[in-house]
Amino acid sequence: MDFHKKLREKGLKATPQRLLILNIIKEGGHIDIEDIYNKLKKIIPSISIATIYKNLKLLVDKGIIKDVNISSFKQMYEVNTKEHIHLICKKCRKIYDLDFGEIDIKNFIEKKIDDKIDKIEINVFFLCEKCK
Amino acid sequence: MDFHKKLREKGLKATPQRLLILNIIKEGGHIDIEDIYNKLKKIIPSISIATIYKNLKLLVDKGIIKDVNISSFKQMYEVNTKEHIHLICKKCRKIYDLDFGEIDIKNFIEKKIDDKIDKIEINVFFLCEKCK
DNA sequence: CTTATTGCAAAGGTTTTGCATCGCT
DNA sequence: AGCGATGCAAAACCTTTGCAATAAG
Repeated sequence: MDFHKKLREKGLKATPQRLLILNIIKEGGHIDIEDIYNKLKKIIPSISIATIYKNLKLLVDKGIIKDVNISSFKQMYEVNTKEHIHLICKKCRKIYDLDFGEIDIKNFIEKKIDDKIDKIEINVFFLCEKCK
Repeated sequence: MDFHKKLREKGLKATPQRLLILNIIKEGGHIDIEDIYNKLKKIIPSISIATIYKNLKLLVDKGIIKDVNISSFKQMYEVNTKEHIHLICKKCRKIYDLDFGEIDIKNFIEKKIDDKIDKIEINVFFLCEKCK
């Protein structure tokens, strides 16, 4: 995952702030603005929250990251990889990713609605093994 | 859909404000706070936005309404009926509901993850007939 | 060197809170 | 009559904006 290259391909400058934001999101898996800001402040204490807001919006627009919307959670971000399902434990609130490849759900729904799907968001709430 | 009864069953008072909020959400299908406020102001000009915030939170807690989270949309609300899929036209942004009954998707995913699902949110982005 | 990006501070918007009053049951 | 709900105004919180200074390419 060469973020520097990815940014340049989209015509964006690869600033330290941007690269750090991307790495923090990647490490966090699913992370919200506040957590990104707190982690970044430890590395660049002068970082401005405005820089983070601006970058998150820009990175979503350029398709480098995705925003994650799950009811009862704050807005979160994830690095844009393959489409996947979010499995959310209703008890510990940990979020697990499950690849679409493993389950051909997009295809399944396309057949059902007899139309082409552009994008699909699936959030499944369950009780994870640890919490059982 | 007797909202008065539903509220009393949950131990809530059936105030005019509350009943109107519920009816506005029902009519709107999927509606955000701002739109609820504007519609309500025409009926009760003295309505306070705080009342709406308090009620929406309460009604979600009590399971009378559901919050709808779709990326790039504002937080919206809908009356809690059956579980369903949201089909969202990427062009006109109209939201269509599709019953789970019609497509046995919950079952499909439960089999795939070999576990029981509590709740599932599915948002599908497509191009509706009118926009084609 | 040029132009995008950053950090700051202020503005703008949204949501919550506390409290006195009101009204459903 | 009692207690929950409302409306108000202030506070708290969150996000955006404009701009001068900075740094990436």
